[in-house]
Amino acid sequence: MTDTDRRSGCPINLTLEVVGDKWSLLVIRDMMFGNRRHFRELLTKSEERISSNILADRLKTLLERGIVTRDDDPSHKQKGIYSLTEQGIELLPILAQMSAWGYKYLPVSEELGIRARLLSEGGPKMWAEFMDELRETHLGVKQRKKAGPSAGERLQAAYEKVVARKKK
Amino acid sequence: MTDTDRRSGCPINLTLEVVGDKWSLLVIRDMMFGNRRHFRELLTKSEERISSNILADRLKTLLERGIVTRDDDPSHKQKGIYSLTEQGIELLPILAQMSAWGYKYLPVSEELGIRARLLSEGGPKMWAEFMDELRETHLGVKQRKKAGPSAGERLQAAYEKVVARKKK
DNA sequence: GCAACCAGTTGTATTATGCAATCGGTATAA
DNA sequence: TTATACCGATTGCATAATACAACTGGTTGC
Repeated sequence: MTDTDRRSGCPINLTLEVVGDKWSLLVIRDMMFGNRRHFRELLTKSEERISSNILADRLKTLLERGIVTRDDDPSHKQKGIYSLTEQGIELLPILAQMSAWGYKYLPVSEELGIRARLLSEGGPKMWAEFMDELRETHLGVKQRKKAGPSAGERLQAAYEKVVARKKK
Repeated sequence: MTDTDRRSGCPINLTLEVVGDKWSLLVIRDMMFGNRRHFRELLTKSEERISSNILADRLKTLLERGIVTRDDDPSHKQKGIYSLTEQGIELLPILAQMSAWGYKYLPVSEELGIRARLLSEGGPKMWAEFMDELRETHLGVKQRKKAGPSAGERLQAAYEKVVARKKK
């Protein structure tokens, strides 16, 4: 984002200029909720079938804007590991609110809706817990271990339960 | 949105397909925080100078998707009054979170940042109060009158105070 | 009657996105 | 060693979204 294409100094507008395109927030969603960290994972394991050129471009832009970082994967010379930055992690409340709104008003599929429901019911407290978990996996910040399954684990377990039930 | 261009049943994706373009949320922002209700107001009184054809298209789309409604203005045969629906009003938490994130991480202008700060500090309680106020102005739902200035009035007063100070 | 205002529309240029094929390089297993 | 699958992209081309300026037909107030 240069000064020339900045439309205004409004915080909502500025946020939209960073993540307001059709794909950025979906890539971030997959990194957060699906723990996709490699190019190939983001490319093939998302519901929406993003094109490789779009994904490459979005990752580059998100890198430039400080939403994600990229490190070499020691296990494979070509692989890179993408991580969310603190700023990227703090996009979670936006995604959570979008998720809640979509769940309430749009034809959400059952298996993808369950996460939206849990996240909405959990509220800001659960979001904070999940963000702490993301700080651990993406930033390497050690957290105090809490009792029971983590927020991410609870979301994942609920999702898998619905998938298993629907399969029958 | 037809079935064919629906990318997935994910609530975040579905929400993005409704308001995930470059302009929709800015139009909704102006209706909420700037009380812009007519085409001409939305066209000329926004910071970002939307084009008239884009605005016309966005309003049409938002109408179709049930985010806004349009009524004739009794004071002028050509004027229409656009109002937010309940679904539109409930986009406020998304805007509030975007506002908070932008305020924290992007070069927000002082006069536009003050609203972001108040909205963020006010939290979900203030958002609920503001949404009630929007229900009154946009849906005609009578609310119990509370003591002191309303949430919208407080935001507006803070904004005007900064503008007045910067003018000197 | 006329200027200012009103909600859009039209035409055209530019930019973003979408899709399929492909690239040079890397790991893996026979 | 060679074949195969995988890896992160890149290229070329088609279509869709956005941007900008000019304009339309109608309304309002003086």
